[in-house]
Parts: sequence; C-alpha cells; structure tokens
Amino acid sequence: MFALVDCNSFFASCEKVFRPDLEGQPVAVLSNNDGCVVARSPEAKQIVKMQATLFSIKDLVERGELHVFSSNPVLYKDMSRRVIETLQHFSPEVEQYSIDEAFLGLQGFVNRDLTDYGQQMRTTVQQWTGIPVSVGIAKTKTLAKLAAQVAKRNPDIEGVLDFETLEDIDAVLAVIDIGEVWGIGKNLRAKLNALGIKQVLDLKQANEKLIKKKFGILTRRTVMELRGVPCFPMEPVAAPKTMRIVSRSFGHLVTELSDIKEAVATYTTRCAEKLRDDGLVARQFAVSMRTSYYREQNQYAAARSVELDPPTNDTAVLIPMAMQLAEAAFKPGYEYLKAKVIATELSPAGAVQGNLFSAPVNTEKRDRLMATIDGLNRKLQPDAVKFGAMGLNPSWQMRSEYFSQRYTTHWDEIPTVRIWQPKQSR
DNA sequence: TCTGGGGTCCTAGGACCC
DNA sequence: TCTGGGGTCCTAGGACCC
Repeated sequence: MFALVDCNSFFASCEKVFRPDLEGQPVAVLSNNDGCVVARSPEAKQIVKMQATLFSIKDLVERGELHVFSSNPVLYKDMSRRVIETLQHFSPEVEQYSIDEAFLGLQGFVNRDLTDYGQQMRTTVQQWTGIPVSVGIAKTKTLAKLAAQVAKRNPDIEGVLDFETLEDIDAVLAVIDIGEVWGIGKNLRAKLNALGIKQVLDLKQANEKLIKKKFGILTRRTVMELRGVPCFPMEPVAAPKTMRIVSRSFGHLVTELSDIKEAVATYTTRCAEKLRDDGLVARQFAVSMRTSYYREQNQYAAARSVELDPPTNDTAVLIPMAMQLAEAAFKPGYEYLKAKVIATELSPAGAVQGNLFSAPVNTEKRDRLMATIDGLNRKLQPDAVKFGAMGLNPSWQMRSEYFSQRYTTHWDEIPTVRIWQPKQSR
C-alpha cells in the first residue's frame, strides 16, 4: 500500500503560515518575474484562474481583494523539508516526489486503520509546520494520487481517502476525467478521447496491448496501475541528477551584450553552486538566449555549447567559458527576454577520468577556494563574495515586487511577534 | 499588458557492428 | 523469386511531471 501526501495550495499556504492576518483571505503566489499566478489559496481559487497574468488581476490586488506574493523559493524549499521530516515519523519509506508531494510506503502498517493513520499524518503536519495536506491511500502510486485528488476536492472526506475502503472504486473512477490521471497530459488525453476513452474507468478497462502499441510502455503501466498492479515502485533514494539548468526572464527586455553577459555569469554561478551541492561535475555546458515567443517579429534564439575537459564545477573555470559562449550566441539588434545555462553529462566529483593528452590538473586548491566561497556565502549572505563578471548593479534582474521574507532561513528576516498589551486601567 | 522554471523518461530513426 | 537476423549506441524530439 502507498500513501500520497499532497500539500494544499503549497506556495500560498507557506506564505499564510507567517501571515496569520491573512487567515481566510484570498492569497495567490506569482511565478518568477511576477509573471502569472502559480498557486492559489482556496479563497483565491474562487476569484482568479491559474496562470492569470499579474496585469489581469492588478485591479483585485489594488482594491485589496487579493493578496499576491512574488515567488520565494528559499522559503518554500525549507517548508518542504519540514513537511518531509514530519512525514518520516510515519513511515521508514518516504519518497519526496516533488516540492509539495511525498509517497509513503505503508507495507508495515496494513493492519492499522489506514484512514485513521492518514488523519494522524494530516493533523501532525498541520500542527508542526502549519501546512494543510491531503492524503490518498491505495494499492498503487497512480491510484494513491487519484485518491488524494478526490480527498482534496470533496470537503466531506476531510482530507484523507483510502480507496480500499470504498465499496465500489469503479463507480468513482467512472466519473473522473482521464486528464486527472498521473501520466496523462493534454496530448495523451486528446488522443485517448479520440478512441472513446474519456473517464478513468474507460482507461482502466482499455486493451493494454493496444495502449502499449499506440502510446508506449509508460501509458501501459499507468493502465496496469489503475487496475491495482504496482508498476512504479517506491524510490526512497533520489536518483542522481542528469542535468542542471538555471534560466530566468529579465526584469525588462535587454539589448546590450554586456547585460546579457552579467546575467549569464550570474546564472553560471548559481549553476556551479548547485553542482557543488550535488557533488557533481559537468562535461557539457551550454548557454542560450532568446527573444520573447509572444512577439510576432524580430524573433531570435541561439545556443552554444562546449565540452569541459576535464569535467568541472569550478565557477572560475565556467564563467570565462560562459562569456565566450554568450558572445558567440549574441546577435545585436534584438530585444532579449531570457537567458539560460545548462550543465549536462554530470558525474560524481572525485571520480573524474583523467585525460591522457592534457596535463594533469591539480584541482585541490581550486576546490578549496570554491568551498571557502560557498561557506562564506552561506554564513554571511548569498553573494557576500561574488565574481566581478556578475555585475554590481544589475539592471536586468527579474521583477519581484511582492516578495515576502525568508522567515525560516535568514536571521534578519525572522518573523517578529508583537505582544499586545492592554492599557492599564487606572 | 504580459504570459515561469526545472526537471525526467521514452521512442523513432540512423549509423554501425558481426 | 527474393534478397538475413539480431543487436547496440546515439540523438532529436516529444511527452510528461510539479
């Protein structure tokens, strides 16, 4: 048996934890660059659509009818860690599936009342972290995810649904659209619809050989999982990353190569930090930039890549490479919206294959330098020590007008509690 | 007016092997 | 008259997820 624990309106819930004054009020969280809505509190779901642009909801915000926040990834990651650590009290097998979801293996717990156990998870996470969650329980991961969705949508279920307690699972599956199923996206949904497969029950009863032939092995597995045959096992140990990407839209359109280079140097620094956190080095490194897709004319996009020999995660090695790649990709006369760096062909640092034909590199000193910089930046503040190529006063930086605070990770942003004292009566 | 960021996996097809 | 069989590796592109 599997449980899927899903945080409700996760980013919006994180913001609300530290703003008790917003209890019961509509809250939405914006994408990077304050682009569009990516998370909504239950109250906000009534009045704004997912992906609504900030512009389209500005009136609501100005009238005080909707509270919006810029994306605060440091806060969300830390809150996510707290939720996962709480869940580890409920099973030795916890697989973090995404920033706001985790699967729990329930093998050892089948003699319990699992609905009751799910309720315990829910109240404990709420109490320890302030985050509301929904819990789905079933024989397979796919069914557990579906159960959590049903639990979330039906208030009378109180946040926990164990499919095995239902008298007739099929009756429930018969009224759920296949688009809700984990692994069935927009495209597959349309193709399956064309074959008359519309509700989850249709998919469960579809001919698996035909499904495999037409849609591949993954979709076949999805069908089997709907029948209660587990095809996606628990993966408690995260697989090593195969790529690292840093990409951002600029706060405003950029035309100068010098600005692009500052941005690319900054993204390269972030990317190298991630690699060092992972203990990985990259063999391939690429830089790309583009204009807006939403403009009809004067579009341009270009990418350049380089092989790193030996593979590295050294910021000081990567930045000069990135600068060359940026220069090579840049074409004057365009208004650039976004740049991106990608590190691929990753392998564990320390297990690097030497090159027979190039001089052996002693990276020990460089590794210490990077570790020192990382240590200082962790201890003091991000970019306390940084590379000159990143620029001192970036004009291209993304918009983040409604930023809250990094309440749980930065001493000077820690929440303040004001105690109200009644006036002394004379 | 503005429309995000960061990933993973599978498949088809070509090149090449014996 | 028809023209083998079985396989690996790589890449681009498409699909999915949150």
